[in-house]
Amino acid sequence: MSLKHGLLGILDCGDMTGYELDRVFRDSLAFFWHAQTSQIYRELSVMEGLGWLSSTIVPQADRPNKKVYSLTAAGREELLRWLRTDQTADDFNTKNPFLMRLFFLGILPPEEGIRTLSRYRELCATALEALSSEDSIEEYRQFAPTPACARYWAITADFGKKFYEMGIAWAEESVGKLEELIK
Amino acid sequence: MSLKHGLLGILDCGDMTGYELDRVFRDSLAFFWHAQTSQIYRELSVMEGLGWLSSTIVPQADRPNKKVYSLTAAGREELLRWLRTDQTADDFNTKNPFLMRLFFLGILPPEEGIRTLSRYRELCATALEALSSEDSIEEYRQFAPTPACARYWAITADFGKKFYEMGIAWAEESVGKLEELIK
DNA sequence: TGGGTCATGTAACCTGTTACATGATTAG
DNA sequence: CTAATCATGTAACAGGTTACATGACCCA
Repeated sequence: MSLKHGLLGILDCGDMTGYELDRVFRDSLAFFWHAQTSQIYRELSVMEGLGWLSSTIVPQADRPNKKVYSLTAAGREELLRWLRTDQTADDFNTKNPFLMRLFFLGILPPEEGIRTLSRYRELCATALEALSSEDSIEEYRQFAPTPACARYWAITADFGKKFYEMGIAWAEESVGKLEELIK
Repeated sequence: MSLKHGLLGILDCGDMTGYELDRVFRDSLAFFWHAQTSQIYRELSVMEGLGWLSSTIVPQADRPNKKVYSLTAAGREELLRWLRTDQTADDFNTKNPFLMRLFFLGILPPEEGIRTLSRYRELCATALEALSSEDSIEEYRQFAPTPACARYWAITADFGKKFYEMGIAWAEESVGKLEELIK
């Protein structure tokens, strides 16, 4: 149920089109939630059917018309209900395809493991740079409906940074271990 | 496609029943992959249909009969194919429901944020202990088909430990930041 | 003239979750 | 006596992915 609630949360910062919501996910939430464009549009129409959102079509010259969504009272209530619900069980419901593959990589020759971990290191480094030099969450501070919201955005981004730093250190250390075995 | 391949990977260590595969997921892979019992049974029969697995029913006195699955040649080929495939895109396809909720928690009073982060800290501490004092991956070393496999298991577990340690440090720091705002 | 951005979607499919059903044995 | 473990599943649903479709405008 998380994408729907993520969309509610963003719409609480102001009315938006599906296209703009998609950009928010790509630009600033991607490090903890990858959403497909098609899914965003689908969820939005489901949510409108549930009465959580209302929409207005805004005609534009030069560009395709926009369908702007707004939170309804029921939508805001649902957002608050979700935020207040204990989600302990869901919070640790992880699925990490990278670790799943790595777990079995001993079946292949050690060079494969070194390659996989080195590439992971690179990906972490790139992601860390993107999160730090941003474009991303810090710049969105201006859109925060309250200063408290911006504070949580920073805490979330901080998790991302620490996560990538940890990933880099772990990958380097692990590559080291595997290289020793080849010698 | 990861659960199917995870099951292939485990079955490469030896024949097993759905029930035993379920226990392996619960006991030692849970920190990177939570699988439902019902899904495991369903995927196993799909995989048998694909020709990746074969099964034998082993009658037991005193206990319900067992259905023991084995990798077929086609199944092992699929496992190798999957391991050799570049999965860069999938590796960073994250979905973190905890961060999704936290991101919007500024809407609620700060006490809620402190409670949420403190509980997260506790969950990390519990998970870290479980991973360290284990029961889990280290003890499974004996089941590794090759020593290389056990090495990757340890590298994966090390990721888990570092992840939880990072989570604890981050949660403590963040609670500190939020507490300052209340005073 | 070719690729990028703006803008919105549908259809089919795959993956994951929840709730339920059954029934024997064993340990506290 | 009651809860846990052993053991296997089905049905319905929710959530996520992939592939495709359309079409105008703008910049190099």
